[in-house]
Parts: sequence; C-alpha cells; structure tokens
Amino acid sequence: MKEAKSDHSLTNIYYYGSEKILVAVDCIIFGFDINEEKLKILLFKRLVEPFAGQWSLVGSFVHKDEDLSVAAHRILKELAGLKNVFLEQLTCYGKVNRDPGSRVISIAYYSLIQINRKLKNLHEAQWFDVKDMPPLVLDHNEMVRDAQEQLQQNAIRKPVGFNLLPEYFTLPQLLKLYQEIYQKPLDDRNFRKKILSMDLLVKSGKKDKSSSKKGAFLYKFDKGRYNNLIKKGFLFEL
Amino acid sequence: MKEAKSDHSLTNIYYYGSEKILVAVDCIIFGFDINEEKLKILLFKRLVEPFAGQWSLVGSFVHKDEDLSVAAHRILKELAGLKNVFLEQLTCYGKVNRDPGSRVISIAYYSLIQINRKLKNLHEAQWFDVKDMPPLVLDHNEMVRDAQEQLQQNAIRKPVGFNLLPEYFTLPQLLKLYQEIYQKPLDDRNFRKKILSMDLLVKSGKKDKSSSKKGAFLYKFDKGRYNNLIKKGFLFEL
DNA sequence: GCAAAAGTGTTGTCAATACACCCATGA
DNA sequence: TCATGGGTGTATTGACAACACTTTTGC
Repeated sequence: MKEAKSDHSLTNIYYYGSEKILVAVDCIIFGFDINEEKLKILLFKRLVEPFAGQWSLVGSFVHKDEDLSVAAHRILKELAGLKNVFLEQLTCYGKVNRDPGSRVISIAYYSLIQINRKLKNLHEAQWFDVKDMPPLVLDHNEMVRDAQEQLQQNAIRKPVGFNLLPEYFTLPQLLKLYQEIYQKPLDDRNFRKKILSMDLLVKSGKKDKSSSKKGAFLYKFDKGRYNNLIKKGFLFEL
Repeated sequence: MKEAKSDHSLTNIYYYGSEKILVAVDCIIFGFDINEEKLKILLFKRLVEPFAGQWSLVGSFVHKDEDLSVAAHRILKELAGLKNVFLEQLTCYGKVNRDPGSRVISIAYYSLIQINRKLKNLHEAQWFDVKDMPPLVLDHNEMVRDAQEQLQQNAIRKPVGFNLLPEYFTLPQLLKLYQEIYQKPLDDRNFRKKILSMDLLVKSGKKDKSSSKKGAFLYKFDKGRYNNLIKKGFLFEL
C-alpha cells in the first residue's frame, strides 16, 4: 500500500479500510464534416471482452497517480493521436452493473475537434452521423445522448462551436454547424446579423470557393477579443 | 478478488491488471431559511484525519456493490437523517493530490431541502449563509462554488426552487428565495406576473400572517400540471 | 390612525422573428 | 445566359424592464 503519503497513521484506517473501485474515463469525440454538413462522432472497435469487436467510445482506466483530466487527454492522445483538443467533463456514470466485466465507474468527457485532423489508429475507428449511431457497448449510447444535450446547452452560451471548424471558415459553414448542433433550421439573415453584431469574427479578405461560384468570405474567431468582452460583462448567446 | 463476475476469464486481465482508486461522494446540502431570508448550506465537522474537526461537506466512500446515486442517498440518510430529497449530480473532482490522506476521486452531489426538516446529528452540523462560508477541508469550497453556479443555472429552466420551500408558501417567500439563488434583486410585480402566468401555482384560500398584518396568500406548486405542460412542449423559465 | 407588508397595471424599449430579392461567378 | 449559392434590409411582434400607488390589518 505504497500510496500512503499521509502521516496521520491512526486515522488512515479510514482510507485503508475502504473499498477501491476501478475508475475509467470515456471520451465522446465530436467532429463536424463540412462537406457532408453533418455532426459526427468518432467510434472505436472495442478491443477487450466483454463485447470485444463492438462499437464503443474510446476510454481507459485512470491510473493511481494521474489526474482525471490528464487521463482524458492521455486517452485522446494515445488512442486517437489528438493533442490540444477542447475537452470538458460531462457526467459520472456509476451503476453497479453498468459493466459486466467488473465494477467500474466511468467519467465521461466530450471533446470537439476538426474532423479533418489526422488521426492515428483510424483502421479501428470510424466517424458516425449523430443521427445514425450504431448500438454501443455498455451505457455508451446514453453517454452520447447526454453529450449531445450538453453540447447544445453549451453552444448557446459559450463559443464552443468554433472548435469544430478550421481556423478560417465561412458564415454558411458556421450556420450549418449550428443547425446540426441544435438539430433545427435557423434563419440565415438573422443568424448572420446576430453573430456579426457580437463583433467576434474577423473577416479575412479571402473567399472560399469550394462550394459556390461566387465564393463565401472566410472569417476567423477572435479569441482575444472574446476574452476582453467577457471581462467587461459581455454575454455570448447564439 | 471476489468481484470477478464475468466469465471472460482471458481478457479479464484487462480489469484485474488495472489500478483501483478510492471513490467518494460528497453532498452539498442547500436550505432556505424563510425567517432570515437566506440561502444556506449545511456543513459538518470532519471526523477523520487529516483535518479532523474542520468544517466539511458530508461525504463517504462508495461501496463496491453500491450505485453512485445510492451512495449519495445513503450519505444523506445516515449522516443527516434525510430521506426522499432532491439530489442531482454535480461534477467529479479527480486531481491526484486533492486529498492528502490518499488518492480519492470524489463525485459531488447537491441536494435541496426544506431547512426546518428535522436533522439528526445536528450537534456536529450547522447551517451557514452561502455568502459567509468558513474555509472548508480539501476542495470543498470549490465544490460549493460550483454547486451554487449549477443551482443558478438549473433554477432558470427547471422548477427546482420549490424543493427549498414548504409545500405551501407565499409569493413574497418565493420571490425572496429566487433573489437569494440569483443573488440579485428582482422586481416583485414582474416576478408575480411571470410565475402566475405559467399557471403552475395553486392558490389556497389561506393566508400566512407570520410576516405581515395583512397576510399573504399561500400557494402550492402543482407538479402534475407541470408534468402535463412539459409533455406539450412547455418551457419553464424564471 | 398609522406602520408594514401585500397586492395590482401601464408604458416604453429592445430583441427576436418572419420574410424576398439582388449579386457574383463559373460553366 | 443561366444556374447556384452568397449576401443584404425592413416591418411586426412579443417579451422584459421600469415604475408608484392602494389595500389590509394588528397594534
């Protein structure tokens, strides 16, 4: 029991006498496919029994000497080759029998990435449309539902959506992204008015002509300006 | 290792070979003091080292054969004598060194109760104004801050506030509660208009004269009506 | 009769919605 | 020249905020 770091030896019976549990972190990875205009989730083939070979979120057990958030970042890096990604805790799932393999409590994190980032291990991973998900192992379908809900709630009040787009993006792309997140159509004129009035987007002179002959201007989210506005009491809302 | 319930013995190395961690649940207990018109939190004297005797949230380790939410309810029942309370998961706290006694990850829950409910063990527990909290052990102050924030967010969209009031309450009491939750003054005429227009409160003929000579009408939250409205797409918002 | 809290309506302002046409360009 | 997606402005509506006086009753 080498994790005994405290010198309160008498009452450490309190800690020693208690039952330890396997703790896992599972990650819901969202991506936005600009071409297909679809919000997607990255799923992996589970490697271990029970349910080996079935679709699953990516996850791992938390090490004894590892922060929870560090574990989440490690999973994304080691298993998907992702560094420096947006990552936020969702919820902890703790039913006794949620994993038939053993008692495991799992903390779900969700991350937002640009879908065209290079991923490693892609032979065992695949993007799925959020509206067309296969059955997943354990309670992972529930986690995905909860993550989608949280993403919707979050996108209203925080500029998290930009994590799903490349640095430069067009307003039609941004509109389509938000329509996918909210799963409902939005009026394009009102959407433009609102987002531009916030003064958070910097217009580059360049156009993206990949999806029209006229081409659409490329914009960039100005994070510095956002942080300044926040300090002054500004409230983002979309 | 008697928790081996699976028959996938080969790959259970995956589970057996991994490191187990102590898992705790800590509860933030909110109450509303109608007389003082203050939102309060119930704190306890910590019984074990390190930090024995200091103010703390109430908590306990999760047993191997116990759902997370069951553990939270057990804590409230065994340590505070509370049954059938509103309880919701907050967040999981998982820094390696958050507890000097051992590596412990803790899932925080918050609960809303009527402050005049009888509590057991009150010799070691005490209500504190949320605006005047003592230093707490470990990261419990952080938990309380997060819980307050979540309560605010939650109270906007869900009728959770009623859990803090007795079955029958007056509109001035409800107003004062919301002012405490949001920590800002609200216009009483607009507040009445809004809450009454939702058609969720049932007016009893009776008055509460404890705080004025004229007396204020007692109302009751109609949960059945609320559930019906929700099914029809109604959105609560205060 | 007065102090103290409960209850009640109207108006102005701003933000969200709904809606239809012209523009630029490549093929 | 035409088909395609990009870009723009206005009128209406509804929600929220601001605001002051009357009522009831115990003392």
